[in-house]
Amino acid sequence: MTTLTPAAAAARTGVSIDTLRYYEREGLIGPIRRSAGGRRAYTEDDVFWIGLVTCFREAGLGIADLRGFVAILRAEHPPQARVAFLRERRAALEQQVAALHRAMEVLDEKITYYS
Amino acid sequence: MTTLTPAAAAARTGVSIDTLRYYEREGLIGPIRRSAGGRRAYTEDDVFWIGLVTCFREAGLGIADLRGFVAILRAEHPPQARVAFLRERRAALEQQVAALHRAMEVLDEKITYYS
DNA sequence: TCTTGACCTGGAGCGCGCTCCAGATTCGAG
DNA sequence: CTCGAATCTGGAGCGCGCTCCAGGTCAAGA
Repeated sequence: MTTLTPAAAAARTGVSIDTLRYYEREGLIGPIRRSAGGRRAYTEDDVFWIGLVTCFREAGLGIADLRGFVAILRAEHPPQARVAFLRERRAALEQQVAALHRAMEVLDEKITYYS
Repeated sequence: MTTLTPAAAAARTGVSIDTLRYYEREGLIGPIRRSAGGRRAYTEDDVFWIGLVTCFREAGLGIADLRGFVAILRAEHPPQARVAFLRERRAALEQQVAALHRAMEVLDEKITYYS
C-alpha cells in the first residue's frame, strides 16, 4: 500500500509536521504506522481522517471535543450516546453560527452608516 | 447621570470585573470615568459598547481585531479605510460561517449514519 | 563510505485571553 | 469612628494549541 512521509502528509493536508505529531500525541489521529526505521508512514485513510479533524478545528472545536469525536467514531460508546454527542456538538455549532450572524448584522449596520 | 459600579456593570454585561479591566487596559473600551476616590463608574454608553465588544468576541474576533474596530468607530481613519476594514471583517466572518457549515454537514452525515 | 537532509523524541517556549493574587485604598452601614 | 465589603494597581499564573529546539537516528545519492 502506498503511504506518505510526514512531509508529504503535511503538504497534502495543510497541517504542519509538528502539529501532526501533536495531534497524534493527543490521540486525535493515528496511531500512525511506522517504517522499519521508525519513521511515520501516513495512509490515505490517515489523510482523510486528518481532513476531518482539520474541518472541525476550523469550525472552532477544541482538542478535547475532537478527542470525544474520535472516541465516538471508534465505537467506544453505545449508539445512543454517539447520536447524543453528535447532536450536542451540532447544536453548539448552530449557536456559533448565530453569534456570527449577530456580529455580521452589526457590521452591516456600520457599513451602511459609513457608506 | 446614572452610572454603574464595576460589579453592577459586570452583572449587566455578563463580563467579569477582571475582564472589564483587561478590556480597558487593551483599549477595547473606555477609558471609563472615575469617581472622586478613583473607582470606575460605567455609563449606559459604556455598557452598550461592552455589549458590542462581547458580540464580536463571541463571533471569534481577537483582541487586536477589536482594537482595530475601536479605532475605526472613533473615526481615527479616513472613511474609505473604515468601510474597507468593515467589509474585510465581514468577509472573514462569512468564511467562518462556511467552515461551520462544512463541519455541520459532516456531523449530519454521521448522525444519519448512526441513527 | 561519506554526506546531507528528513525524521525521531522529549521537553521548553510562546501568544492569546483571560484569571487570580497581594497589598493598599475607599466607601457605606451601624 | 469603626468595620467589612468593594475596589484599586501591578504583576504573576494558567490553559489552550501549537511551535520550536537540541541531540540523536536513518536513508539515499555521489
